[in-house]
Amino acid sequence: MNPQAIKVACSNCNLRELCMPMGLTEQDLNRLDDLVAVRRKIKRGTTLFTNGEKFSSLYAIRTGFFKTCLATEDGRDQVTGFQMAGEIIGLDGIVNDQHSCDAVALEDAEVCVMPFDRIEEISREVTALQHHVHKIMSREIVREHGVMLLLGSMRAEERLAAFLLNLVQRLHARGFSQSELILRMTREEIGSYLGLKLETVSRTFSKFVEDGTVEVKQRHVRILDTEALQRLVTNHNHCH
Amino acid sequence: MNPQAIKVACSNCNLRELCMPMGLTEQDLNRLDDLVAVRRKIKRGTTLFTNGEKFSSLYAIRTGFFKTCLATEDGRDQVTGFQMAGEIIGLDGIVNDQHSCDAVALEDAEVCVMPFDRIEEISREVTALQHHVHKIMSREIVREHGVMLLLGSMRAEERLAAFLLNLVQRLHARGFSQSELILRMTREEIGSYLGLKLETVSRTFSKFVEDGTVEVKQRHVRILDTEALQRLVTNHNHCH
DNA sequence: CCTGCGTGTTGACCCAAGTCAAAGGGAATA
DNA sequence: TATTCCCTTTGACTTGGGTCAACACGCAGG
Repeated sequence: MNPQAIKVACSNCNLRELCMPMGLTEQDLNRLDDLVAVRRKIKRGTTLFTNGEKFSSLYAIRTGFFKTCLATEDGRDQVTGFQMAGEIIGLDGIVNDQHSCDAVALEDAEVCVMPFDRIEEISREVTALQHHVHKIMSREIVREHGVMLLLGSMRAEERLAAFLLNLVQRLHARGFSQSELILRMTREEIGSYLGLKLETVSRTFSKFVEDGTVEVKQRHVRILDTEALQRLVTNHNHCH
Repeated sequence: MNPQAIKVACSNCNLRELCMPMGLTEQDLNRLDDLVAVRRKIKRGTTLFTNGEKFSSLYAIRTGFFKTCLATEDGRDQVTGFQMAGEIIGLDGIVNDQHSCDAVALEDAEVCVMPFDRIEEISREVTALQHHVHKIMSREIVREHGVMLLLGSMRAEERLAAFLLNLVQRLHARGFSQSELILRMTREEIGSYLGLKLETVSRTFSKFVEDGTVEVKQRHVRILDTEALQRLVTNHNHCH
């Protein structure tokens, strides 16, 4: 397959506003088109990169859905995040020049491969890109702070509520419904991300259904009462 | 107070190898001396920056010890990290141009103030600095992955063991003992970081003492059996 | 010196979530 | 259409850590 054949300019990508800096000159935009070396398709269930693999590029997700996870020596793994179109993946690899987690496609996906040395090169010239890269990394740090708060201080219901709200919010920003979503991951993967066992995730879903907060049919979820979920997340002073 | 009076060159700072890139030319080193605008002293118990405050600089810790924490609306807070000399603090502020957590000095401290626009400016010229900044941010992301693993899948003993090992390892890299350390934080702050209540932290310390793994006298801790702690952390397949 | 307060320890009890086990449901393949 | 495999749900029981409460320690201030 000829890489050029599937190479498409960032400057007219419909995800531009999600993964590129805003307000660029024509000239800078052209410069940025050199960022993406090539696109790559990832089949569901396969990895984009794995722990220990040499780091060379960041990836912008064009379509599809990923999880990143840390495999522990005893076989289990911790899901560290779920990523969707427009998000950047691979930042963990920069420190040690090798990836420190696995990125697994949860559905067939396509990513834009952005060689990191090229990112560094261009961002020396295009200030907006430089700043954008810094923001993306900082955003990831802040996101993880939020996950730490969730894992460190929330109860099961609060965690699942926060998880669902976060997912719909991100999907909504991509033009999808504010209240309906299809989970691309299993209960076990949700549990791993939230620090819960899959049975607890399942039970908590059932509780939400009982309460009339959500409708669940397998992986299809419809949120009936967003405020109820928000109340769970914010009022984690659960009585006293 | 005249800022110049306390301004000292990075190029002959004894923490250089901790917070600066390595292998620079004489010329680049001079350039880097412009990074630090000024130093700032922080009294124990006061904040370097707080949630919501305008972001303008990163801080390199020269002396002292900090915690960063996320305050929740209901009064409690999640400690997201403990930072010591040579570490960089404030990365959370880049995304939204305002800090998203509090940085509190746990003992009298001094930091080098590095205006972020100046960092960006210089790193456009000095490639080594550019790369260094990226590595620092990536390192923070990877560190947080580790915390997520800890919070998501470890039991109390495993968490405390991992915490102690991480602390001595960092202290050792700074020339302190591999086996002795003084905790700068309360049991409650440790608990907040590890997702445990202070009573559980205290009990777990007591258990380690019973087992002969550590000696604890208030905040002074001596590790007697490093391997035992390591076994706890790695073998979290605790029997089956 | 005593007093008070922040910090730390310990005990008794309880509950949210984990564990183990069984069974149901969908979707893909033969 | 039947078979299989995975995912999911639900029930019964257990347990690690949370909660509440009492008390001990050490330091700072009067």
